[in-house]
Amino acid sequence: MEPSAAEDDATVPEQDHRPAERPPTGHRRTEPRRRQERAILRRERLLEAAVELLEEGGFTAVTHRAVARRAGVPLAATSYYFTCRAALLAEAFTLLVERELAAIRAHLEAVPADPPDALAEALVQILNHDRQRRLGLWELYLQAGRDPDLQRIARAWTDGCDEIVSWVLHRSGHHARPSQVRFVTTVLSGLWVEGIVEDRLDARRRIREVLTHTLAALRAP
Amino acid sequence: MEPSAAEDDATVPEQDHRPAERPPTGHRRTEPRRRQERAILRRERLLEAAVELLEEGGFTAVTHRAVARRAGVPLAATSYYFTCRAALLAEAFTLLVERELAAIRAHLEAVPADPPDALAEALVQILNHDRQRRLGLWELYLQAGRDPDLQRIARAWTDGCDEIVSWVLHRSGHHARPSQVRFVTTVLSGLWVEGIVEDRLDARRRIREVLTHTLAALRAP
Amino acid sequence: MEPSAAEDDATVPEQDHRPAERPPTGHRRTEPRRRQERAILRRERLLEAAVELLEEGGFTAVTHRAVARRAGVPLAATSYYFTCRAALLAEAFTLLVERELAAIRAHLEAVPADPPDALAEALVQILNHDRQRRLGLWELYLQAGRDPDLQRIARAWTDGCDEIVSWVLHRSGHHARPSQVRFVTTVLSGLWVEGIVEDRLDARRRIREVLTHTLAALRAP
Amino acid sequence: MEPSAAEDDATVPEQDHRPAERPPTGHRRTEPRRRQERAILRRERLLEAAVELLEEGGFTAVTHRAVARRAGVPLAATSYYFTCRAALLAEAFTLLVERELAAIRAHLEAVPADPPDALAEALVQILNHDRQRRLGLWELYLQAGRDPDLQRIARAWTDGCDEIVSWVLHRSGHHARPSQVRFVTTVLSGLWVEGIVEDRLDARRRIREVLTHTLAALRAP
DNA sequence: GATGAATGAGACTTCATTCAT
DNA sequence: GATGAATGAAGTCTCATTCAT
Repeated sequence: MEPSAAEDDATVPEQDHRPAERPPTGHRRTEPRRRQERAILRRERLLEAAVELLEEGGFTAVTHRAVARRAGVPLAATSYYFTCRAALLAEAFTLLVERELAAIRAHLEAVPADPPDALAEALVQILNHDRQRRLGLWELYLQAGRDPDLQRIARAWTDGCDEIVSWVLHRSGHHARPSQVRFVTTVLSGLWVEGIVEDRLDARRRIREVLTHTLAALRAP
Repeated sequence: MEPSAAEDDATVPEQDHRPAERPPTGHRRTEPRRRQERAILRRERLLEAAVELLEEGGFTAVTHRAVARRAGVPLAATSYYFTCRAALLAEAFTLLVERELAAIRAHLEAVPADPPDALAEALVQILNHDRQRRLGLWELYLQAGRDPDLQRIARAWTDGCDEIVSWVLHRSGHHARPSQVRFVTTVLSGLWVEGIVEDRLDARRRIREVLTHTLAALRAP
Repeated sequence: MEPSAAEDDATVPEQDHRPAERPPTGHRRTEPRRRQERAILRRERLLEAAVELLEEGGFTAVTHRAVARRAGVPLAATSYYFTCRAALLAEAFTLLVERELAAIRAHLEAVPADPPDALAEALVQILNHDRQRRLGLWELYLQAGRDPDLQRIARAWTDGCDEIVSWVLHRSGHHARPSQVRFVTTVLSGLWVEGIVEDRLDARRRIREVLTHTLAALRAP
Repeated sequence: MEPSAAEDDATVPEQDHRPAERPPTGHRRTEPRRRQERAILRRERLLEAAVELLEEGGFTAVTHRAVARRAGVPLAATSYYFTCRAALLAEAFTLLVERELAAIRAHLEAVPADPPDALAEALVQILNHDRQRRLGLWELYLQAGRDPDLQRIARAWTDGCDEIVSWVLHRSGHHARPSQVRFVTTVLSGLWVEGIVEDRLDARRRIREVLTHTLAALRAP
């Protein structure tokens, strides 16, 4: 295969066809906006591709080449839209965190606050759902231990979790102090990372047990 | 190529010194052991180098080249002693887990069981100590999520932690059920990974708070 | 690394000479074609180098390094223009087959059809000419026995030979049935491979004898 | 896996056990012979392994490592029993040629001479049988084009074929002249190499057709 | 005699990034 | 603005062969 067959399919047509397709009104104004739109779209597509690859193959799978191919974009575009690989990863991490937090919030909003059992079940589902995505998220999270830029985002993740925990506890009538919120988030982190990595058969039971003890701690004086 | 100069420095001396060290009885029998010893030593040196690099630069820093250079050994030696990079990493992971568990055990054995405050302080120290090493350990731990070979070792890590937790609790008079042990280990995992990655200023206070809540849970009915 | 000096010698001149050659009309349009041309040229040079090496040293001599060095191109260029070594070899095989068939056709067209002796002499020359090139061709031909991609090309070679044989026979007044054409091609294959490999002193006589018997078979009822 | 696990299984026991197992008669004479026997056996085993690998994976698959592993022998033994890879291949070629010729002879001896159709069928079977082995044989045959040592053996192969052809023709009442024998052998070579490489569906029919024409040539004046 | 240890050379391939156009 | 071309650096791994024991 030629080195860049896939990329050509995606890009060359756009370039060559557009001048001819332009509406005869001759609005020059619309052209730049078009371009800008395309640029934004491309950026998003690249980011999306990076996230996908991260989830599928982990940190090392996110290469310029792979991202470009996945996004259907010429190789050099990755360097054009992102200053370097690290920047791309940082944005991907941000996106991943945002999505994850939103997904969790949405999941919990759909669950009634009253029966604690329903909450437990919801958490089990959250913690067990889509192992690949979590792997990617946690891989970047850990990478943040070596990279100050990522660390900022890692903290945003933890803070977001705190916020959600706080809201859930409040909704259930618990007037949780910050340290209690932190405690719960920490427990969840532990559960998460263990669950993702070890992939044990009795994962569900383990989660439930830990949650039971956690709630017991919250009720303690 | 480039490392050829360095490796000679490391190996030739051993070879040259030996004749002088040989006992005058002239037992030829001891000779084969020498070679074998040197080989074992080399293997260990390579492993050590891999562990160091892992701690310093993370997963991707453990390359054949880097390991060989660090160990003062020709490049091809890495492939001679370890069938592939993955095998090297797996052994490094095992070593890291063993050491870490041993270090924690040693640390805790030196702490009196009675005053819970002393225990808390010990944990703070364990969790805060040698951030680099932990980063390496947890990076491999997470990598186990994608690699079944590593997963086995990851579980050994968690199981080892369970064992230590169980012993500590028992020593303190807690008759902890397995699920409680698991709970504590999970909390510690959460603390660990958060602490390593986020590197917050108030880490010590956070750890103490979480431990307080954890102990409260254990005392709860 | 080492070839970096050589490749500059090969490429920089082209770049530097061009500005002088550019037509004074100053058409920017021509520029992109320049680059593309250079790329095509490079590809051809690489292929040419591969063919040469194949002829000289056989299958195993066609390495990325050797090809790059021979073509006066950086090592990575071989991977840029050909996805893998197999692809390079496949293209080299194709090229070799095409050239060989063309050369044979040209050779035979220059020979009068009438005196059968002239034809025999032409065949002797074809079969004896440029032993190295044939060695490369037949080595790849045989390799096709293990590689389906090459097999396609191997058949093209045989089919091309059939076609030529058919044309020659027709030109000489023989109305050869397909099975007869195949027979002749097979005989030629046998002659070829034997002649190339064994390199006997009486090669010429052997070829003539076999051809005599072959023609006898064609005249048989 | 450790670099030499397989080899140890095969060799260490032999070395260590023998002194204890030696019969008490104390015949020192038998020991050297034992050793020699073992050496011969090993040599054969290595050769056998080389032949197998050649058939399975072709020329490039015959590496010291692969041969040693296949033979269940320490890596260095390959260099100990054969001066170099080329020597090993040369012997393998010889062995392959001998076996092949013997197999063909055996096959043809079992076929009645009279009905020409039976002979044709036998040839079809010979030419179609065990494609892998033939590939290895012909690969070495072609390699002989570049290696004078192998060329000697290649000629032995052709001469052996001549001999067989001569015998078969004679048995069938044909009083074939040498040039006719050579013609037939050449045709067979062509058939062989084409058949092995191209692996076409109508191979059987093609072979039969070519044989028909070949026999026609022999009957011609 | 036999072999584990060792290694320089080199295999193929990928990568991030730059640059001229 | 976008991108094909380009490449130095480095990646993992295999190989034939030597040598000390």
